[in-house]
Amino acid sequence: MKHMTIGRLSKAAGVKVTTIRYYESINLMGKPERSTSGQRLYDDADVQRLSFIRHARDLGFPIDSIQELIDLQDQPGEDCAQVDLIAKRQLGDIRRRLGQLKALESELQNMVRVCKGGKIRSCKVLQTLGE
Amino acid sequence: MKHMTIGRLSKAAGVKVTTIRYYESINLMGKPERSTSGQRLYDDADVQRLSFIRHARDLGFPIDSIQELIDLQDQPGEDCAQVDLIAKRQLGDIRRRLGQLKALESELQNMVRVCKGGKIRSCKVLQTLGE
DNA sequence: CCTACAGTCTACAGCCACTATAGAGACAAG
DNA sequence: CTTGTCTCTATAGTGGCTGTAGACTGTAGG
Repeated sequence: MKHMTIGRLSKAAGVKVTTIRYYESINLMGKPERSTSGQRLYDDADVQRLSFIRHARDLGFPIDSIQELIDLQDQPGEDCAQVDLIAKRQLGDIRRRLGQLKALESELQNMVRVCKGGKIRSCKVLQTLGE
Repeated sequence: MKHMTIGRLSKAAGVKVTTIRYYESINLMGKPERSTSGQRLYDDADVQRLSFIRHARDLGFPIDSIQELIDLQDQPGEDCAQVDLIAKRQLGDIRRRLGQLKALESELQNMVRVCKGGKIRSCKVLQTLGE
């Protein structure tokens, strides 16, 4: 039943071919079956799994966390507290980065706003950076 | 007059010793004088330059842009439009990342909020990621 | 059947901005 | 003189891919 080449999987899940092979090399995706000529063959379950990975990556989850989530998925009877923890950790991480970026934005905005043109000698942007 | 060891420069500018050597290796910092025993020697101008770099890095400027800014600094008679452009490019970059992060934050927040505990089988977080 | 051309294969180097490690030599304080 | 901290070079590793080279495979059109 495995009929999908890596290129089709790539399109189905929205992940580049090279990235899929990379995921295989770090054991995030399992080793697929091969055709007689050695080409990788996938099925719909692989599309599912890869889409899961892509969505998590889009949300900024590091590969390690995604691996944890996948491992947890294989134990459907366990409590989901661990999943919750990983997601909250990620949310905290994103909020920390948001805070940093906002601070950067306002400082940069100030710098740029003060600039009224002129010569580099009297450039406010460069002066601010040099402080 | 050059008397400062790399460790002192490091403290003065708030940049790690190894990072200073890295900056030298990519020509962001020039090659310093050396003592007879081969230790690097710096002066106050180096503290200035390194502080400039650090501040720009803290604001997220990539090394390439910092190099451009430093090159521009050495032409005090030129117009500062180019400086302005680099800063605005950086501001645009930060705003783009801010937008992305905000979107991630709200999606993650939704995911986490929906989770009411329970078993992994029915975990909303994992279900959302799998979509 | 032949030819193009797109897709796939492996293996390895490169990206950014550092960080870590190893092993050796230098210098200041007690 | 010893101890401990600094400094030196060179190299490899980090995360998450991306790019390259060179060879093979599969498919569509003529």
